[in-house]
Amino acid sequence: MIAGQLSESTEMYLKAMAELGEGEVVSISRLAERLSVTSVSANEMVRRLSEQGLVSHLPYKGVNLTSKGRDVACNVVRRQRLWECFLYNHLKLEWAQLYELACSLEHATAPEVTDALAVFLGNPKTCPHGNPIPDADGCLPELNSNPLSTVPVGDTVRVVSVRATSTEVLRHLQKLSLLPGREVTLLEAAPMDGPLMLKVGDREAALGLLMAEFVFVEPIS
Amino acid sequence: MIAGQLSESTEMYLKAMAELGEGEVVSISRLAERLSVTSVSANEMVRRLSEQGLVSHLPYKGVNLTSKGRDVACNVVRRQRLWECFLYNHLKLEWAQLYELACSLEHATAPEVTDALAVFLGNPKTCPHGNPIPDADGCLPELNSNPLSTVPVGDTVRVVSVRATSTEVLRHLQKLSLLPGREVTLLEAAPMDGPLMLKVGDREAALGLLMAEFVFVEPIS
DNA sequence: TAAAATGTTATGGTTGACCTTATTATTCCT
DNA sequence: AGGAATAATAAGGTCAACCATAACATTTTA
Ligand SMILES: [Mn+2]
Ligand SMILES: [Mn+2]
Ligand SMILES: [Mn+2]
Ligand SMILES: [Mn+2]
Repeated sequence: MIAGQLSESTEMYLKAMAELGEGEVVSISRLAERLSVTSVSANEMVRRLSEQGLVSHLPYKGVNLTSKGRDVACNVVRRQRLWECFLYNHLKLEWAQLYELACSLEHATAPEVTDALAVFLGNPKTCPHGNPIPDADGCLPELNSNPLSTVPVGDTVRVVSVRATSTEVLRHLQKLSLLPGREVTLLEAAPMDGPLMLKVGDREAALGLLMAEFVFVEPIS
Repeated sequence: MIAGQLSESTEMYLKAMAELGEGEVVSISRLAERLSVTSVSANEMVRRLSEQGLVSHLPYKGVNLTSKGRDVACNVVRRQRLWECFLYNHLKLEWAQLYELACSLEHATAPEVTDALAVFLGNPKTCPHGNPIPDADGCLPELNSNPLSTVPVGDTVRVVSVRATSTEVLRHLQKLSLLPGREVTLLEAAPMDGPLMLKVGDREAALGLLMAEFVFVEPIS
């Protein structure tokens, strides 16, 4: 952790909130699940965060980043995604591992390093998963993409970004070639929340609904 | 901190021991001072470290890295110095800040990242301060250099490396051009532990004895 | 050899971030 | 409206890493 800064835990809570809901309120239980802590712990932490003015908590409704909290979160996301670019483009590390590897580095990165890294990388606009990189001040631009799980059967769409975080899930998506830029046709949605049958390139693939939530797509222009 | 690894604190204690004495015992008070903790805290921590088999403590004599502890320490030093190379050569960050900036990153660096970074940098042999970078397995090679404070008056020597860690001290050494590769002549050693008068390039410089401990030099071949 | 300096241990405390179990409050749904 | 599900609090605990103050042990040095 960089001197005089927020703790790693604090940064992770704020980042999780930014990743879970863009601006919307997030329930503490979703937060707890995402961070692998009990909901009691998440409640305690949210209290601390709101005492610091980083989040606002409406009991029984959910938590919300304050503008101060959103600034911090965007900054963490920026650091992470810049590191992902470096790890992928220059160190040639495994695509599926990038999130995890960068998730440690992000908390140990001083502002000087962040800025110099952005310059070194040529101020990239997105990370290797297709997610936008917030710029030095403001926050991330909104993309008009939707999860693959919401696409009607028969449509052909293009993968914009992948928002999974677990190396295991990312490895699986990679195996199915569900990578940014790919065209995908939704052939069938099996009943009872069964898997989506997809055509990716010239192969067919079956994708569980939960994983389909992570794959963001846009209509082909 | 990387999953399932030692804490940042543990790594810093081990690194401090490696930096303070190469193989020799180090007194707990020196350790405490270097890490800016009280000697009571350092004693407690040393107990924990020796329970983990990372150091051995001979009461009233000092602490010693075990071979397990030395392995860890070398690895931390390797990570740090590799990051220093990256921050200096690629991100063009300020020389005097490198130690501090890399000191955060070192604890957040997974083995995959360390290895790939070394390859990316072309397996450098030394950091920008002239200190050797341990290789992936073994430890650092011994250099035959001595602190500037031990050089006889009249000698001309070459700076091999600078072992200071504080940005402030490093900035000062940089201002005096006491950088690796530079030739230095010791003109005079003032009495009562007064400063050393040096000729560095075509300028004269006064250097306190304490800072002279950080500047390692070798005879000119 | 005795006093000074240095090193160690004992006690008791703090803080952040976790945990479990149990209870209470609110919201959602039938 | 009432029960189920969900959310929040309360109470008590753990663990790593720090702190201060005080007592005790050893080594150094005069
Ligand atoms: Mn992280
Ligand atoms: Mn990414
Ligand atoms: Mn460090
Ligand atoms: Mn260095």
